Amino acid sequence: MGRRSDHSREEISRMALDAARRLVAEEGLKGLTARRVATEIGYAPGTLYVVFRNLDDLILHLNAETLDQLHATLGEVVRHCRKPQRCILKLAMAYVEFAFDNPSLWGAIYEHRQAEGQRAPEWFQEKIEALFSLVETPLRQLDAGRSDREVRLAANALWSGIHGVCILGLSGSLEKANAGSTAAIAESLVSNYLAGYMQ
Amino acid sequence: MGRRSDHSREEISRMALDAARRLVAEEGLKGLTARRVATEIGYAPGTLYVVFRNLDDLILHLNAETLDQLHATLGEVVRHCRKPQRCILKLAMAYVEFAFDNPSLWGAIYEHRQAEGQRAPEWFQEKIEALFSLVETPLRQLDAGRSDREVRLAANALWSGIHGVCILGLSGSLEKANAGSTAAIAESLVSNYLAGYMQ
DNA sequence: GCCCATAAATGAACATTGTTCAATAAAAAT
DNA sequence: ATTTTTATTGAACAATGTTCATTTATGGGC
Repeated sequence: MGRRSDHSREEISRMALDAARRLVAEEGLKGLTARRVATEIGYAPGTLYVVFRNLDDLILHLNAETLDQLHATLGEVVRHCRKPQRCILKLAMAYVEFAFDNPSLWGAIYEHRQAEGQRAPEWFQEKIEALFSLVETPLRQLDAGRSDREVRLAANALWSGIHGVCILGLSGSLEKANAGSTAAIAESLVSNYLAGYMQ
Repeated sequence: MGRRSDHSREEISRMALDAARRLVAEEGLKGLTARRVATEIGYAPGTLYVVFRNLDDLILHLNAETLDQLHATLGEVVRHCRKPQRCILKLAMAYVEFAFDNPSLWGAIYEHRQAEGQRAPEWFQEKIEALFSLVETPLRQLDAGRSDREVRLAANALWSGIHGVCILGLSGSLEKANAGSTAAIAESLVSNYLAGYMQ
């Protein structure tokens, strides 16, 4: 059959991404297949390839939305705090919370990035950059005497560190009980690092 | 055809793991397929399933060998240093170096772990525990007054942190140039954390 | 109202994948 | 020699991503 329902490309894209998010959230990246997404939105598999270049492209856009959501969440956190040190700690906590609340969606971001050897497109990298700079701002306030280079280095160290804490915390077990100890580890990392940084 | 060559199960297992390691090292986890491994060792696909439960099981054993190799490498590092602080820093550097020298094999360890929802078997977890305790020893020497709980927390924070630094360093780009800045980030993380920890 | 050109959606087809298991061939035992 | 045992096979199955000739509905011109 040919033309049947009248959804624009944007609408189909949106429906597909919503279905994909549900599938990944419930069953992980492994649960995401072209045929399942197509069935969920009431279209044939081939239709997906009109909107997305391929499955990797669909996942990329799904991850982009997750990054946007994460950025919005973390952005809200830094707006509600004064002291830079407290800000950074809250950022770390919020990041851990987000990862534990959306383990599969959060995991899909880096699971997929390393899956294909190539680098992600520019606009995707920028979304990650935007997250990074959320830490740079309070870091700069913390000690105005530091060079941009030093601030970027510190932001990178902190962000990478928290990222790693989440990864190992989540891979350890999927029980909620682990979230608490993971938060404790994250706090240890941030507060000790900052203590050393300011000393 | 039936019985043909006379390799024991152990020999076939060894050949398969060697072939798998080569494939993963050269093309990443995506390059590893049952048929390719079978072809490489001159057996039919079905034979692999006599030795391993399935492909995941084969990858698990491959990762176990990588962990052993990593443990041997890091173990050598801690034997050649006196001051605990220097020890930990060297451990971190050696970890970064290993990750950058064997990006695909190192990546396969956690890429695979999160791929299947379930937890890895006991004997596998123990290999990871063994790596952890490499950091705990010098940490304990650093400040004998700390409780076991505190030491474990610090070891966890440091290890997770370095792990995260490697992940983001490698995902950033596969150029060797990145190894240098990644090492700098790792050093920043460790030295500042330890400074805060001792203060 | 009819017809045609255009665009949209299809779904059968292809190459690969992991995995299984009856069939088979060689070695070991009798 | 003959039988039994066992290791290995490779055809078969279901499911995957992806493509593209075919089909169908729509919108415009008469």
